[in-house]
Amino acid sequence: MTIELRQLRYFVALADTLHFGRAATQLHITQPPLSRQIAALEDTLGAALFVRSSRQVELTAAGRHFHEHAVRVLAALDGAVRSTQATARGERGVLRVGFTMSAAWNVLPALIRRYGDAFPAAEIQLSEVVPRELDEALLSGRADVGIAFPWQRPDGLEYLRVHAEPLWAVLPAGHPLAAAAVVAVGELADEPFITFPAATAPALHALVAGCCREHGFEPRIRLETHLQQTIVNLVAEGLGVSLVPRSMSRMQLAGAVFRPISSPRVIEQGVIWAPNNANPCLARFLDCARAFGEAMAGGD
Amino acid sequence: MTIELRQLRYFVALADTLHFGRAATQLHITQPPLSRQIAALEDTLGAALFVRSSRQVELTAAGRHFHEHAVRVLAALDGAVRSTQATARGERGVLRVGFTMSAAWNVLPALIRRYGDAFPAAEIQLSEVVPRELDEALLSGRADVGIAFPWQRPDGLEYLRVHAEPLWAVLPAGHPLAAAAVVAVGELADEPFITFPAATAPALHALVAGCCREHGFEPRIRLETHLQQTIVNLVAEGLGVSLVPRSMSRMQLAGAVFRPISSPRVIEQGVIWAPNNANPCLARFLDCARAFGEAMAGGD
DNA sequence: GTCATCGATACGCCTTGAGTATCAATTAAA
DNA sequence: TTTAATTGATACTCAAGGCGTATCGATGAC
Repeated sequence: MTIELRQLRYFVALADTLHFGRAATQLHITQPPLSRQIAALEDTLGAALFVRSSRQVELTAAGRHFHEHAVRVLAALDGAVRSTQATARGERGVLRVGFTMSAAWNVLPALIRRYGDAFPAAEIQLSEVVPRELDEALLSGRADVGIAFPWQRPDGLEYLRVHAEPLWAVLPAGHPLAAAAVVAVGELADEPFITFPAATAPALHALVAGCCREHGFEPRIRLETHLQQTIVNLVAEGLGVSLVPRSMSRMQLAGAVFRPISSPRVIEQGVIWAPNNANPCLARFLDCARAFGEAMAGGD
Repeated sequence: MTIELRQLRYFVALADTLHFGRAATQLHITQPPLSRQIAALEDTLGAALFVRSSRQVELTAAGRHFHEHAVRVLAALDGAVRSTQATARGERGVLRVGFTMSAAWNVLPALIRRYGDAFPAAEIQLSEVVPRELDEALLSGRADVGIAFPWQRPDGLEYLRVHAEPLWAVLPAGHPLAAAAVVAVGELADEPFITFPAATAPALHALVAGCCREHGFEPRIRLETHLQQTIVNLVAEGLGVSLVPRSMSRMQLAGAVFRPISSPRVIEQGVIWAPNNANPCLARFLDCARAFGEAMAGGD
């Protein structure tokens, strides 16, 4: 004979009420099956749990001891069921986020905060990767979702735009072109450029380079860094000019001036994932990403 | 639908093997009922626990999570069963021992040590009581067993002799009677006595007084103390004489001399308990007490 | 002494779990 | 490409076991 949960539930009800009739009512059964299950439990344990007289029921020492543990076992199982359901819904678990520093600087903190607030029981594992590694990490399952620019992405990966904004020119404050309301890209042909490295930010690098080529020149690159804040700092020091996402103008750095450009270019950031990834947390994160994207689009 | 332990056991077996056929064999059932029970479990949880293809079975995130907890729940229940059985056998639990200091000085430490060694999982609660309170404590269930002299005990209490030894006289080393191999009790008539208080050691007090009266005198009591070691100390200081259990002679106190007496009196100590006490630890303690009593009788 | 309460027992019904046979899907081998 | 083997799911049947009704026996209360 083996113990069943029914017997534990019946036992706990009886131990709580110490009355077969009332315990049975509480369990939505009649008294005889309760008597039988308790007897079967005692038989399985090989120990008396109750002392019954036809006038009162009380626990034995073994019964008191078993009661403590039975309550804990039932509570543990209940907790396991709840947390498993939460895991299945993606409300808890582990989400591995891969990001490229150049792409994630703007979106990552806000999106992670939103997700973390919505699902505090989910564990987020962030890891910085270079763009070409991101695809492989997502396809192999080493990462669940990436935050990146929409670079040439291989089959088997989905992309969702979360944020988009125009490129603006950033110039030293004393620069002649800073006087104009709009910067004509062609006039930057002779300026030294401070850009993103092609290796770690191919999309942004290609966008800037493409914009220049369209105006008939190849940008003369003096410095490269994948930290956008550093680019602005270097421009403010008078070391060159650059094209950066407009939102960088929030930096309000003395010595750097932001201006829209004559031929608008939009740079976007989004999330990338493998649709066959079964991690339930991914679905919840994508919900957040969609809502975040809509909020950004609406608020822009 | 409610979860049953059968489903947990089946689930753990399947999660361990990741193969319906082998898990079923291991569970001593066939494969179809295993499939059905797992499906029922998933249905109850409202979450998929396995991803099945006809070629391989693997756990989902929720399945891995549930597996951890299911293993713990089953282990907890197993532990609860074992410890409950141990409790029923009296191998663990709480045993409340009441003792009178005058009676327990000799038997208590050895008996408690023997019991504690035999049942290390049992908790022993010692409390000193005066003799008249011991009976009441045992009858009311406030104590499980007492260690005492066999005083007039009320109905409803059982007594088992554990130790018995003769009373010997203890005299100051320079006392004239100390020269004799055996002390005639009648010659102590004029000596000041150091005795046990009648209130806290009625049996011992009555035994000494009765012995004196049989020899035609009432002992002249100079000092009373219920600590037998103190009695010997006071005798060694020359403050009087006393009749004490022979084993006190082990004290080897300079200035005190022990001698057998002309009319031997036996003082015994034993354990007292209420036979309707259902504490399983009591039965094990009484086993120890019996064995201890036989060992003492045999070694004496 | 009678009646009420309460847990145990007897008996019948029916739910449900297990076994057999088989299907459907996938993969390996010919 | 076809065939065979493996594996989990499903259909059907049987039987064990859980539950409900009726009743018993013991214990207290009035």
